[in-house]
Parts: sequence; structure tokens; C-alpha cells
Amino acid sequence: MSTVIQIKDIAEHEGQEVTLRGWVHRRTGKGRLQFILLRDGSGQAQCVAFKRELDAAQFEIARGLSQESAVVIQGEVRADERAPGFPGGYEIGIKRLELLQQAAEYPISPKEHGTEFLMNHRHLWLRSNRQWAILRIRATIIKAMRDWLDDQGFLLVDTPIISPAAGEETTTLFELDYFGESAYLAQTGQLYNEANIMAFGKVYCFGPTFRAEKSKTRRHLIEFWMLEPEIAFCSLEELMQIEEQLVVYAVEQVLTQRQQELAIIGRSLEKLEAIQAPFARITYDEAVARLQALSSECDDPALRAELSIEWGEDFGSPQETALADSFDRPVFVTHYPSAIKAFYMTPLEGRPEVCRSVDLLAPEGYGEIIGGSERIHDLALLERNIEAMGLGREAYEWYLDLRKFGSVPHAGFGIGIERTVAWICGLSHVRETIPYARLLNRKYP
RNA sequence: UCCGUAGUAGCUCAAUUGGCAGAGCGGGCGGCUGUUAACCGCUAGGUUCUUGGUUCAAGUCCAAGCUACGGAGCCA
Repeated sequence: MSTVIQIKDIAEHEGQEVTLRGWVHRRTGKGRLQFILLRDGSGQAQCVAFKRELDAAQFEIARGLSQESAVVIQGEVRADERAPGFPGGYEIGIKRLELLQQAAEYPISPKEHGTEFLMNHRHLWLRSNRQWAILRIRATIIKAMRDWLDDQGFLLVDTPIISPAAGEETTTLFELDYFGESAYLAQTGQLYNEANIMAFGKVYCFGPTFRAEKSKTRRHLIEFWMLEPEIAFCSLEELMQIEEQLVVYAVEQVLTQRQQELAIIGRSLEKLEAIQAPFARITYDEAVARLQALSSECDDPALRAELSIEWGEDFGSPQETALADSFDRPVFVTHYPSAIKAFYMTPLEGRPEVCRSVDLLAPEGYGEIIGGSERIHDLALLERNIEAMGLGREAYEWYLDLRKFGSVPHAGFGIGIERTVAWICGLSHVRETIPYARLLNRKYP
């Protein structure tokens, strides 16, 4: 048997006899000539069966191959600009063909399908070009972010998935039976990150987080992945620089490594090429003023109502979109009212009604992709906030300890992977950014 | 949870005023030596989401429910 190669490397094997192993993505026949578009996970290549070059039995197998049948194909690589595929431009002249399994009638045809049908067949849908491209870009974004953090001296320190209490107070938790006691699926690793920085300086955690919210929008998942860096001796201003560089690096890596995939999903490169530091920084106060101005200028009464806001309210989705629309790159919104943010965010000196917090809003209506802040490092203040929020102190004793033993100013943020992938890929819904989305009404497959 | 839209063949959809259940794709069979979601011929394929009601007659009208999609709220 000749050398088994991956289709992505096909150009390096021109003129050689090779073996490909994969699945029939598409087949089209022209009588004595059969074109098999083969997928192997790394790419796609056209394999051509010509009746005169194969024995009769083998040609009949080629002629009868159904979509997604598993095959091993041997043949010679030749350049042909008519050959489709990824990378394309090369094809295999089939010399031998082995059928591993003849696929049953495949439900997903090359024509259009509805969302419900595709989500019900997610385990098969992943094989289609568009999903293949998106999930490869996802992997690149995650790797780029982790590489950047690792290179900057951050240490990956994993945080637990099962927690004794809420990370933050507002959102809904998934409760578990922990040998007769209550436990919860993690909403964030942040509190543990704060402990970890006192051991390691700069850390990040990366893992799934869970929110039992009855949200049903293009931006929400029940189970989503979050990358959360935390840094000792860090100010809000330094935090924004880290966020900015991290995002710019991830976009840059996607642009250099995943051009083929961006082309498959039809993402505009110009929009991504504009993502350069620095990002604009506006305060919550300015953002409210901007929205009030936009709202009053608005002719459409429905839109005017959607944009209308009073100081102290959190932004809704149309408001985030309207704010971000003034910029061609992400925009930082800083100093939110303390009342609408988490209990651990540091109040601003001389103006405690706002806190040293920052959200990063992605362009093109993708909304908040990062939330971060300076954390309270004063014990008494943190104790007061925990009590004011009605949180049980017992569960936070260890967290309060961090303010007793060498407490230092520190800051951190969380970046939502799926929203970031949706934005970079230009997708209309986060459900395509994760292999198996968990949504309000979906946990299958 | 609220507002809106939809549910008909495996899939995407059509069906006039309430009057015989249709097409394309996909499947099967046959044809074709350069196809790119090929093309040509033949063919199989239906609990019209569910339950109840109105009617000589319901895919179509009425009521309730279920499911999905879009939006809002909440959030990353």
C-alpha cells in the first residue's frame, strides 16, 4: 500500500501514488467517469474513477458510492485546475478503491435545510463545509488566545466545575445533588483565579461555564466556554491593554492561518483587518449620553423607545448594538454603576456609585464579548458587599481570606469564546460556534 | 416569561373563495469520458404537528395544546 497522506498536504505529493482515507462528500457520474469528492477531515480532494483504468468490480463500487460512504482510495496525484476541494487544484486518478462502509441514505443533502432539522442532526451537520470551517476557526481562536497568554507569562490554572456557591449573585445556577448536599455547576472560575494569582501572579482558566437562564437569543448558550485571565497588581487601564492585545492577536492569527475557512463561510476580510489597537474607550456616562442623543434624534418611535435609557440602567441588546455601531473595532465601556455590577468590583475613588469595571463590546451588533474589572482588595468593603447582597458568608470565607493574607490590587476579565467566534466568523447565532450547543430547549444530540 | 411568525413527502416549499395531495432536491432503476448543488428518462414515497369543533365537504375556518424560528428581558 502506498503512503497514507492527509488531503491538506496533497500538493506536496504531485506525481506520486498515495492513499487517502475518508468519506464521500459528494459524487457525480458521467457514465464511464465518476467524480468522488473525498473528505478526510483535513481537507477535500476530487478522486476520479475512469472505467478503463479500474477493474469492473471496482468501478461498480465507485459508481454506486453513496454520500458519506467510508472508503480507502489509492491513486496518483495530478494537478488539474478544474479539481474542486480544499485546498483544491489537485486530484487523484483512482487505481484502487476499498469500500469500508456503504452509507445509508444520508439525511443532509447539498440543498438548504431548516435550523431545527440541522440542529437535530448536529452530529452529522459537523461534516458540512461551513461547520468544518467554523470549528477550525474556533480552535484557532482558542489556541491564539492561550498562546498569547502563555507568552506573556500567564499560567493556566484550572478551576473547579463543581462549586459550593454562586460565583456571582445574579444569574441562575444549575443545582446538583452532591452526596446529599447542594452544589452548583460553575458560572465562572474567577473567585478561584483570585486565589490562584496570589500563588502564581498571572493566571487564566479556560473551561465550560453554566447558566440556567431562560434566555433564548442569538447570543446565549446554557453551557459556554470562557477564558478568564486574572492579574495581581493590575489596574483597570492595564487590564484594557491586555484585553486589546489578546483580541487583536486572535483576529490576526485567524486572518493568517484560516483564510481558506474565512472564504468558505464568506466572512469579509476588511472588517477583520480593521481590528487593530487601540480600541476606543468611553465611560458608561458617555455611553448613556450617546444613547440619549441617538434616541432623541430617532424618527421611529419603536426604535426611540428601545434606545431610551436612564442613568443607572444596564444596556439592552439594541443599545449595545447602537453604541458599537459608531466604531469599526471593539469599544471599551468603563465605569458602570456599581448597582448593576458584581459585588467584588472596586468602587471609584470619590464616586462610589460607579465601579472600576470594563466591558468590551464587539462591532457589528455582536454585543458584549468581555466583562472585567478591578476587584475589591479591602476586606471590610468586601464583607459589607457580601452582606448587602444577601450572600451566605460561610461559602465565601476562603475568598475573604485572600484579603487577609497579602491582599493586593488586582484585576481580571472573562471572554466568552462563542460570542467571540460568532463575531470573528460573522455568524448570526452562537449555536454554530460550538460543536454541540446547549440551548434553552435543546440538549440533543 | 412576554410579543410576533410558522408547522404539508427524507429535505426545502406550493396548493386560488372551504371542493381530486403537488413540485424541486434527495432515494431507486437506466443513459452519458471532465463533473463542480451536472444533465436526460422512468420510478417509489403522505397520520397535511396533536386533540376537539363547524360543514355535504377542512391542508385551508374556529378553540385549546405542542414544537420550532425571530425579537425582548437577563447575561459572556
